[in-house]
Amino acid sequence: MSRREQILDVALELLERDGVQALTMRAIGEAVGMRAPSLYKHVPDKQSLEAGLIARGLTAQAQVFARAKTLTALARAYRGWAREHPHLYRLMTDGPLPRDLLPPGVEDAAAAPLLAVTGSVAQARALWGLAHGLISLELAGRFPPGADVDAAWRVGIAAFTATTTKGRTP
Amino acid sequence: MSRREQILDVALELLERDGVQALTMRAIGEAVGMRAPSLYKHVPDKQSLEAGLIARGLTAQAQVFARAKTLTALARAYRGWAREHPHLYRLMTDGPLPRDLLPPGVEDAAAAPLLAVTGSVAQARALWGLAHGLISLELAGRFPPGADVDAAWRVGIAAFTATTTKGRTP
DNA sequence: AACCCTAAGCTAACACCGTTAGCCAACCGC
DNA sequence: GCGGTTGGCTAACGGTGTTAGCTTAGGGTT
Repeated sequence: MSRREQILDVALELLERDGVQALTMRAIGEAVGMRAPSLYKHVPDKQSLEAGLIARGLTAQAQVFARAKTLTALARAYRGWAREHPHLYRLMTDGPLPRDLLPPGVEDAAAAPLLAVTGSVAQARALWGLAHGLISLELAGRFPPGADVDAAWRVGIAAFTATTTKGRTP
Repeated sequence: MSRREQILDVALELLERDGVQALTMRAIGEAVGMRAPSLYKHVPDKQSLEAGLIARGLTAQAQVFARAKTLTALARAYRGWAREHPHLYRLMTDGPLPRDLLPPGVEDAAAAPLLAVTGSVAQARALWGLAHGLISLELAGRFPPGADVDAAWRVGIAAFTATTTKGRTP
């Protein structure tokens, strides 16, 4: 295992455990057993390190989402993944995608299941917007305490299933 | 005009013009004509200053959204406001709402039009999720360049109008 | 075997961030 | 006139990402 991958490993662990504000070059260095400046012998800068984490998240998503064959199952999988990896999910979705730092195809791989489960690109994007919006508001603590988030998901998914499967049911 | 409001004024201008990474205590101080530490004579800390900006954003949203009488008009207004104030919108939606630092009622005021235009709280939250998700992905540059974001909005809104206005049309 | 070059660690330091401590001048009420 | 509050200042602290420059170990070539 290359040193870079080892650094990404401990950075991911650090991020998932303690959140994005704990993802510090010095903290990563300590966890990997070196001083912060030495990290720069293996990683050009922090942005590229974060891009590596984002790439891992996208491929992990692609694997999980591919198992969901229906719109409802995919929505459940999407929410579930985000709740299992809240800090990574936020790192992945806050800020623009560093596409030039990502291995090619990884973005499409994560998006493919959405396309498979809806009828068109526009429908896939709208569903993505719904799912991302709901989970993003949930993770950011924007809903009032005690809000019935499940009900919002049910309503949203119902609206989409009514539309996207119309006339396509076998 | 109190000094605090003046500080909020220039902070808001700074944020909307140069983005959140330019919203620095030193930069605010310079723009308002004093050194950064002197700001603390008028504002307890940066978090409260940001809460002031968020409160302004919420009341501005409440005023604009209240004019939208249909679901479609509200969605258009929501997207339009966010695109006119992208940095403020992101400041308002990234991170949890500092409810204890906000004037009471301002959160509800901004949310009320969503409730008025849908049938239930769950529908309002689902629609909010859709709108927030789409604009958030758009502002973060997550859609591929050249993506037809308008089409995604049309599809999403269509899904919701089909559901929420069912049986309620006059 | 002697040499050199590269890889990979280190410390010191820089510029910037939010924030605190402590000082000082101006102004206001008595 | 005088004391206290208000509102500015500088200096500084601990934190961030990052760079410069040094050192040491290891491997390859002659």
